[in-house]
Amino acid sequence: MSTRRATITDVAREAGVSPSTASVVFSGKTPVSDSTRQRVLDAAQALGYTGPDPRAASLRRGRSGIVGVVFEEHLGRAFQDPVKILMMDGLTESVASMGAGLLLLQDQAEEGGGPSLTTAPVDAAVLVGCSGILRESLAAVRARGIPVVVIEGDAGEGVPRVGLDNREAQRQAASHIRGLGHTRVALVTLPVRSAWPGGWLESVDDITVDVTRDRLRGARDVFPDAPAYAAAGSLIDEGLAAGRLIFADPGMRPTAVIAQSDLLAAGVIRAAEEAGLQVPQDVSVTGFDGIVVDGLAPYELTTIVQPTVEKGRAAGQAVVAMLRGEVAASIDFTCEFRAGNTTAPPAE
Amino acid sequence: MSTRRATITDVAREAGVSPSTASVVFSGKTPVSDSTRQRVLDAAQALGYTGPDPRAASLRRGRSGIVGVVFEEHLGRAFQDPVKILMMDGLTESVASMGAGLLLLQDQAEEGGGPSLTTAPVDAAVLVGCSGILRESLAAVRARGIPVVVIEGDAGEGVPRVGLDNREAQRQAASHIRGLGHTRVALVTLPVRSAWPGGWLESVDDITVDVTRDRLRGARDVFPDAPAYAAAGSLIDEGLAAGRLIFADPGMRPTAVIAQSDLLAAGVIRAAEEAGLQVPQDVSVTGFDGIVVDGLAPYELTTIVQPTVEKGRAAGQAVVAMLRGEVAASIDFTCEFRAGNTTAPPAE
DNA sequence: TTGTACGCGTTATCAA
DNA sequence: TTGATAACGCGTACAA
Repeated sequence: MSTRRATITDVAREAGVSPSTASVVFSGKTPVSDSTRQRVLDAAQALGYTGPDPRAASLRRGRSGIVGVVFEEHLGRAFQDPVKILMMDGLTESVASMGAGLLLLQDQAEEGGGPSLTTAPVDAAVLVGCSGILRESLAAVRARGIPVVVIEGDAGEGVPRVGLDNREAQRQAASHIRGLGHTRVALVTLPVRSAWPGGWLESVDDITVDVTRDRLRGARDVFPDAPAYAAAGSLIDEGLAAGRLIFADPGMRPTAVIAQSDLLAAGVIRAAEEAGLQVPQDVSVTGFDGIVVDGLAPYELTTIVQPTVEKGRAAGQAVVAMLRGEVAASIDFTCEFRAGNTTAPPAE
Repeated sequence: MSTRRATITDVAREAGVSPSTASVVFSGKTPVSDSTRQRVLDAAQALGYTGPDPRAASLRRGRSGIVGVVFEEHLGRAFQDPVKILMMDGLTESVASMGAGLLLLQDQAEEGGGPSLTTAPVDAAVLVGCSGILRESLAAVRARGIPVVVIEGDAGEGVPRVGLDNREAQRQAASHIRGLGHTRVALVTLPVRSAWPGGWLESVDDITVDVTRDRLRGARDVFPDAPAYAAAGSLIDEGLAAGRLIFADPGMRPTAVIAQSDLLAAGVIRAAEEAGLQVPQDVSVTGFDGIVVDGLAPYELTTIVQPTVEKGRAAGQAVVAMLRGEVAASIDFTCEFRAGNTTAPPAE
């Protein structure tokens, strides 16, 4: 028994053909006579050869069929966010059409951790958000000519972005609230930076997360003085915690709460129920995302519907285009306001 | 301007050293004098060389630093399951310690889709469940000497498994229910096969999903005649739907419901509330998994706590061991019963 | 339809 | 501390 793995050369020799012929049998790029094919296949079988080595093939082709997806946060956290999941869904789909798969990467200091953008054999990369640390590796990757696309973030010059009209959309929801007659409004925002513990927001300048800042601005365009509680994450329980604080003082109660995500809104609704408030009679609540919140029935959130899946799909298509050598432009998606049964005029 | 990308050979020539020396500067495997290192680095800078090509490196090293994770279901579905997410968490962690990352793969027919186990440059593979289609590619991969581990499934001879004592654990929960005095019990199970639309379960023989079958058997060990509704997925809304059916006929109402997942249990609780039933006074509910169900407060589910993260971690460690050439044994984890406030003796 | 020849970019080994 | 050499395993012009 040889200790070495059989290669296509071995198979070719065994079958009595040239390596290139054997190669073609497996790739199917060129017609091969049935008899030759069979000989090659038999030889492969005999030698226990199970097809070309993907590593060698990818070196030769210059393509690995792998697209890296870089998250700023711990992967476990990222996957708790339905919006990111849906986005991944669209991304998976459009990237699969190219025959590629997704490699999970985390934007992190090395610390002996997993593969980085620079060491992984990726054909392209999709950044989900784009905070500080990444910048260096980003330069290296781009220098290598690897296409990069950013979703909801800014990676600087020449990196196509897939974005959202967060500010306008949130302004629209706020206008809806004002149109109903509300004046005492509280805001519940997404985290202002990674590892944010949650708390009342003092200054907009503290915010390093684009999405949070943009949506906050949209709300403040309409309600400049509305107090804002920044949650530690987009979770129902975080919204619940925020809601408890907001509804704690009966004298100060707002008549409407604008949340930056549907999950936060769901938590706020639950807090309102806890406090003996009826939604929407006593307090109106709006969300953001337009996802299906498992278990929220019978409420139908008044919210902003964003095209989550499409965002991922667009990023994938941009990547595919760039791999073809085309130039991909940034693309901005538009949200759509959807009235549900969680908003109403304030009680007199 | 040359249209070609600079290689390490170019850098070496520019720096006046041999390619191997230049290589060592980047890999750090061998000490290099400071002056030489600097010359190489300068040359790299001048040529716009940003480090070794991962594809070539992986061919040479025989390692890509990529571990494939294969799901039986659509990836979007898999990511909706908190148990899988947590498992991925543990897997990511242990695999990162080796400097590897995860490539998302789907157990599917080719259909021009993403990369398969056979075409992706993976060093190892982790199967999450193991149904039919995979088998063929599995053989090819194993023939190539790539380590494979299965979580909650059976991939046949010689493939180490990471499992759970599903049947015993579920039996324990059922015994708890019986110990409280319940006799009219309904079961809500996980899907019995992929693309299962949900419905009452006729025969245990219909079940192709190991987890579902094992847990069902555990419950039936105690309540042999309990009717079982098999949900379409592990979702709160699915539990809600099941609960509505179960509580529909006031005359037939069970006093306890044993659900195969916490999410299903959460839905059942909501259905009970809808039907005007108090939990646990009017109906007891048990779950399975021991995850934190976002928004379920103030309930604390009586449930079976399974070591989700550890399962993933163990799979990763098995993979790491196998890559070192060691033999990894199957490992079975044990669940732990946890009493919450959703079970109580039946009302008289 | 098949074979020849070569390069993809790196790194391990060993000798200097 | 540095350099020469030889793979790693494959795909693809191009010629036959």
